[in-house]
Amino acid sequence: MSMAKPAEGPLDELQFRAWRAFIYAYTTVVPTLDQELARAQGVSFNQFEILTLLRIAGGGGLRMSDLASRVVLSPSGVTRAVDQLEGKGLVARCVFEDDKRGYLATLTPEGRAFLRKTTRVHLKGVREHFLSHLSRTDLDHLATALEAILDGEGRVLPPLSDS
Amino acid sequence: MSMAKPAEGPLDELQFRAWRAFIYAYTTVVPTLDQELARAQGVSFNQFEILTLLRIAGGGGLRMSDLASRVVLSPSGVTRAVDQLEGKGLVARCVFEDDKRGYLATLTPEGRAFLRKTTRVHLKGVREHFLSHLSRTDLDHLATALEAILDGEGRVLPPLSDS
DNA sequence: TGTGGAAACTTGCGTTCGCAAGCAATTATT
DNA sequence: AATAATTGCTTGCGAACGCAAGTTTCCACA
Repeated sequence: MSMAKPAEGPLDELQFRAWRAFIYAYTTVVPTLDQELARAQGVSFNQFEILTLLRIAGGGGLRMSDLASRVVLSPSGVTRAVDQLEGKGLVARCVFEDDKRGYLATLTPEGRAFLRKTTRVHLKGVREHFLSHLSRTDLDHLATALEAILDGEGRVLPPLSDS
Repeated sequence: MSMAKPAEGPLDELQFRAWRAFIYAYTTVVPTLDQELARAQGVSFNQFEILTLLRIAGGGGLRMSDLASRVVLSPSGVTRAVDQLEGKGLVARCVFEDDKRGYLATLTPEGRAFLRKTTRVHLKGVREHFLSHLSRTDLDHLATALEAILDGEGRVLPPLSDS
């Protein structure tokens, strides 16, 4: 019986193109959107993501640990981000009565209004810097391939919704 | 005559899937590789990228500004990264005689040896966390779509070579 | 019921990075 | 040729983040 060979040498051209495009596409697009968001609205990409997750979650809000598992951020990162959002009055943090170790973050009415306004400029950025370059077929291919990676790495994604 | 509509509302499901998978795939895969590299070899992803670019450039080395345009790093980021690599003895920095404002970074023999060794573990990581989840078709689709983004955003990439 | 261990979150610390300002060398202008 | 504007790089500063340690609360088990 023959073992599957571990593949030792350098990448072939197709592998290299895909890998490199993956790195460069992200680092080209995302920092741009991050800056747009920061300059125009005063929140970071991650803070915006947190607000969005809280809106999706509805009135009940979300625990810090839930946020940490959904956003790409360590627990301490979530703490700081929520601190700031709380400071801006966009989020409220209250003890989770069912487990007093935990905190429940919820959107304030101001946060809800802010998110409504900010989502418009963010989506504009996503369309301009990402979607506009891709055909429907590209989108389908992209989603398929990238989801295969996420699947393979065991990453669980938050439930579907508009971002 | 009708204008192309600017697309105002939320993303449709396909757009959302592709966008979200794009964000999460990167933030799942790349920090993992970065840590592997840092823990096992004591260099960051960006530092490794710089070493690789210098190897490709050959004996002549590369100017700081060339590095900055090829790596995803600000000029000051390049300065710090090269400082560290110089401190480890992997890179040498000398004034660029044709324009004494500039500096030329070159791989030292130690850097070349280090890179040879480190590339092996890095490629192993790329295969394990990225390539192994993708078929040849996926790779092709991925490269096509992501390169369309880079193209659309006007990003110029360094010449092709193995990672 | 009491105690050891785990979990949720926060805080201290070190690292990385970008922006803005500064310095030195080059190029343009007159 | 002298000076202004620009370019290449570095440094100061502040923001963001992860890890490890600490605190509070919960839970399993005796």
